[in-house]
Amino acid sequence: MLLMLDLATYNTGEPVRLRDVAKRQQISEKYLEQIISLLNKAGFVRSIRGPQGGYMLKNPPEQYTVGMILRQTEGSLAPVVYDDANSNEREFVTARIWTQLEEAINNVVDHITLKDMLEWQEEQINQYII
Amino acid sequence: MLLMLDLATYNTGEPVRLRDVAKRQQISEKYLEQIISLLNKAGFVRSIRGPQGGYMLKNPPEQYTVGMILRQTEGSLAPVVYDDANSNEREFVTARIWTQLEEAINNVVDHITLKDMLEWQEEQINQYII
DNA sequence: CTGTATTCCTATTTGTACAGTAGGATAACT
DNA sequence: AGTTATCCTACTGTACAAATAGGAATACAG
Repeated sequence: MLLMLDLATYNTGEPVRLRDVAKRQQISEKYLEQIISLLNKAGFVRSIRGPQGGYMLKNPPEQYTVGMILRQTEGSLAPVVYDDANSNEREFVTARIWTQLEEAINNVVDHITLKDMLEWQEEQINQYII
Repeated sequence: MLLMLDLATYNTGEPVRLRDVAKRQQISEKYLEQIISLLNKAGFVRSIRGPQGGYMLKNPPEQYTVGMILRQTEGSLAPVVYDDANSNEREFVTARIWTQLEEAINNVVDHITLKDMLEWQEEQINQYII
């Protein structure tokens, strides 16, 4: 999440190196490699190898929802993965709760875009200027 | 959760033994002991020791929300525990997302009561009669 | 065409929260 | 007194995300 927000923040047309993201977000570069690999395979970013390489968002920030990103990087967003093989009388009632929760969660994350987050970041910075 | 639902289902005025709950819900009795201990300390159930002992709901099922129960048995319901000590510029934006998620989750679980779950259980049983 | 910077790939380790196990102490009913 | 159940606390197992590690592949720059 912080990775994509960082790419959105530095979305100037020039590729962004993971080393720089790692430094800014205080996350290990090696760990970022694994996250971005998922985002790359999902087609969310464009990668450029070699010197002056790095990553860029493929689309403008308003086209990425938090849900899209989290589903790639964290798998399903359900608090409990509902396993149909185990669907029996006993779990029917709890399954209904998990479904409602999943809907509520998706409803939140699918309505927040990277652009929203950029704006929040702006607000926060303005706070300090006062 | 299944434990409280079981107590609600067999809420006849007679105490319910953990051994029976364990058999019905296919959960180890020893594990149930630890869960019910939390619910007991929270004042949700009444315990009766010795032969013919067991547990009973202290209040009628409509007075227990899923949220109340889960908060006792699973701690905070937030997907990420927001640590004020780590609250810095970097995490401000993500914290805002977690807050929205937490609100959405609470809104779901605080509006489902054990009574609702009992009714769902009924519906499910009726399904098979047709 | 060679050196270097960067992404790319895969295997391993670590941390941690939840689930489950274990053994015995305490209380109360018959 | 003996049995049945709760009560208490410590330990073990497990699954998953977070993090680490080492090196292969690619492409730019000189």
